[in-house]
Amino acid sequence: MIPVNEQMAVIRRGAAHIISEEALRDKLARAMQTGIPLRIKAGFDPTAPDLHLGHTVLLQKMRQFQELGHEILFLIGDFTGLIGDPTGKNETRKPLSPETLAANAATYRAQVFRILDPHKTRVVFNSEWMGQMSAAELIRLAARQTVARMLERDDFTKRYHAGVPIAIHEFLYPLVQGYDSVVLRADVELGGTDQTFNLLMGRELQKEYGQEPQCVVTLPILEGLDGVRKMSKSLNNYIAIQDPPEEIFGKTMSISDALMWRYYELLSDLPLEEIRHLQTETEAGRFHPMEAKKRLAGELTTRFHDEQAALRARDGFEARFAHKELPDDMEEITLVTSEGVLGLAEAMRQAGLTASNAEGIRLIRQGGVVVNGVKVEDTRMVLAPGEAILKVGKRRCARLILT
RNA sequence: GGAGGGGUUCCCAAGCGGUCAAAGGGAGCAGACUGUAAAUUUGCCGGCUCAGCCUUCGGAGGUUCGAAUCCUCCCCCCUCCA
Repeated sequence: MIPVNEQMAVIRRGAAHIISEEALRDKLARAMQTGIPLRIKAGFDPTAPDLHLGHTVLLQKMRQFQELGHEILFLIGDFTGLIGDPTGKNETRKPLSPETLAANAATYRAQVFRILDPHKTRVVFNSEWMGQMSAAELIRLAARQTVARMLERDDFTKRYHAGVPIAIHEFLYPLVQGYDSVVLRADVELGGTDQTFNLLMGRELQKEYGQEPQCVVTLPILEGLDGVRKMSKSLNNYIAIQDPPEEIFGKTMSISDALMWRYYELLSDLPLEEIRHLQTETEAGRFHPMEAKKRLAGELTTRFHDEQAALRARDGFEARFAHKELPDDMEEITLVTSEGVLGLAEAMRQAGLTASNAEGIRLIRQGGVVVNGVKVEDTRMVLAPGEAILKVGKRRCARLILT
């Protein structure tokens, strides 16, 4: 293990808050003396097995703890997931079946180990202990906190004042999550800043159960591609770690220049000073922002694929968007004409390039459809049997075979 | 149990008998421009056999020539009182 100060420096990078630094330092020092690694806990929702960059902010931090020699407890909240979580904005989630949960958990593992070291990670499910808990025990647990205290949680406060419903069992969430820390005897719990309340609850419950409270390390919430809302699958503003190289590269290129620095800060492995330098140079006009963004896109693509793939993605991106070339591996779709013709709008819809004929017509009207290199002017254009290269907007295209 | 306020197109949010497929904002998409799927700007943004027609405004009925707008019942949410 490296010295406490150096460990602290690693932990501090990118962290939003550490509660508290002194306590963490003490724990680290003790771990060094005794040779017993700290138990680092982080919980994950079992409903979204599609991990994206937002998750990786946390996962990278877990990885760092692993590299510092500590033990990672990767908790899958399958018990809480089983109840179903009606969070604020989203409508009530359907409770997941045990089969679905098991499948999700398997997917999780597969994805998570692209970042974490499987040999240094213990995957645990809170159903292991929560499933055994009796109603009486749950009531005793619930008796340890007050409603007023619960309403202090930012999310609850806002919803309460906005008149948005809060279901009673939502109060159980922080309690169960905190209790998990008790069961796991966690030394540190990691989570997004939106989890602060729940993480602190773990401390309180541990004290109640006569344990030394865990330290809390929160990490910033990553904004999605729109730069406004948090990255999430349901908002469709995410880059999944399983996205193909071109997608990771392209989606990264689509973020705004301003957001790029935020991504650098939270996602890049570059030393902070270098990022600062890159930013200063860019803002001074000595370094091209597009180059800076391509660098970031390349780094992220490399992380989840490899350097070759990243280079290919970059070349493809440049060919396609800078030189406006058509990709060479277009999807080939066979459609059937009726009486020797097929309406263009209809063909686009059938090929899955548009959602409806109306959308197709709209796109033609806006000049966004190109057939065999010629911009289409006529909304009622028809295609004859044969081959047609279709370009719809900047990104959608296909090779149609009409029979 | 009582009183009051709400449920509108992906999200937020106007509308309160015809001029409403429904203001505005966000998200999304397209064109121009460009440094890219940046920024900016213009336009689009329910569906269809598209100068017309059809289906939407929590649900089911009803009044009316005509309803998102009025009435009845039902479902759901919020606040206050008990």
